[in-house]
Amino acid sequence: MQAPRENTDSDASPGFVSDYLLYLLAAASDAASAQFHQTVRAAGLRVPEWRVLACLLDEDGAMITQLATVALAEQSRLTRIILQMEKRGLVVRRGDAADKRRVRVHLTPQGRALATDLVTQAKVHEAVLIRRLSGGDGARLKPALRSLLEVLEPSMPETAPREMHQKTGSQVIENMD
Amino acid sequence: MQAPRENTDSDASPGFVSDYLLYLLAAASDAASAQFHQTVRAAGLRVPEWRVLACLLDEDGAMITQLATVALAEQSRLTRIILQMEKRGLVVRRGDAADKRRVRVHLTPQGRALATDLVTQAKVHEAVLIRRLSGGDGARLKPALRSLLEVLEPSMPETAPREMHQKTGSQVIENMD
DNA sequence: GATTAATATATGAGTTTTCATATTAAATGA
DNA sequence: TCATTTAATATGAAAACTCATATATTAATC
Repeated sequence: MQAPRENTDSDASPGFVSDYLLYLLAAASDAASAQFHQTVRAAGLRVPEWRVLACLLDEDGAMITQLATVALAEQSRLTRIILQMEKRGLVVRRGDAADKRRVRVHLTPQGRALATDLVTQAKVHEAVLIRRLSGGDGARLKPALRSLLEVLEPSMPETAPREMHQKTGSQVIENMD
Repeated sequence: MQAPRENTDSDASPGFVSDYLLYLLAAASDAASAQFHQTVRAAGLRVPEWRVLACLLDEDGAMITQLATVALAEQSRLTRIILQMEKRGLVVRRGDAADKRRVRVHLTPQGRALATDLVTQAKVHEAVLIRRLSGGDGARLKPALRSLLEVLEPSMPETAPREMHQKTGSQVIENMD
């Protein structure tokens, strides 16, 4: 509360938000996804449904919980989404013999065809997008994002962190409320 | 349909999704935001409400539509969110004298105090996060994201594209459905 | 091996969010 | 100026989403 600039209109001073990492991430994700998500919608799918299909193409028979993680959706939502997808004939749910709590989700031929088609389109879209980025940014972006995810993720047991007996790992980011 | 690898369990082949730019963006945004958004929740705010406050600190008296854009939320949602925030005493809505369709949103002292506090925390959180990124990734990320946004955004009339009379501008990204 | 804890999925219920459209006001243009 | 189009916000109703918790099953502990 110092300079009472009235800021009547057409100011657009840089400000905090437009340079805030979390905003840049969200805005970039939103804007980039909006493009391809139109294609997804046109195929009659909602975004998490598309993610599920892509996921299952990578790993058929995934469990609901895994799919929820990758599709960035909550478990109860995923449960309902999978039920809907089953009704539409895109996937089938099968109980896991070894662990009867689990539900394994498999692509139907129809689901696989749709998934394959969309993944192909996604790859093209991605290539075009990256090509349009000036200079090295296209090349830099993915590694930087992976680096960020590594720092943030609860470090999946894949490439397991052997020999780490003192509980130093997975310390919570300090400075948070 | 060639190698019928049964992929029974514990495979985790790299796959498409985990290297797909749009997934990396969404996952990184989600993971990074999750951290700070806990603080936001603890302050009794939902995410778009926090964005509105931050926004208004940058530009008090913004219109609903502007806020919707920056808060990455739809207009009708923003309308309702602003109404709720007004009830809570965080903002006030004032009609624009010049254009009576517009609603100008202003911070109350209470809203400003909360916004200021959260922005301070956000800056700290951001700094910590960037510092934790290995090597140059911390420095590379923001420019790369800005570059991406530039490519994607409908190029705001700021730094306006004068002399563009043939309708070549704003061509849609090709290769999309 | 009975008891307790943890995991995986499902579901009821309330809240949010979206979609289409209404409403009001300004801009355009004939 | 009057009609037409565009812009800004609001709103009803349907769909989607979240939260807490139920249920079923496996793992752990004693």
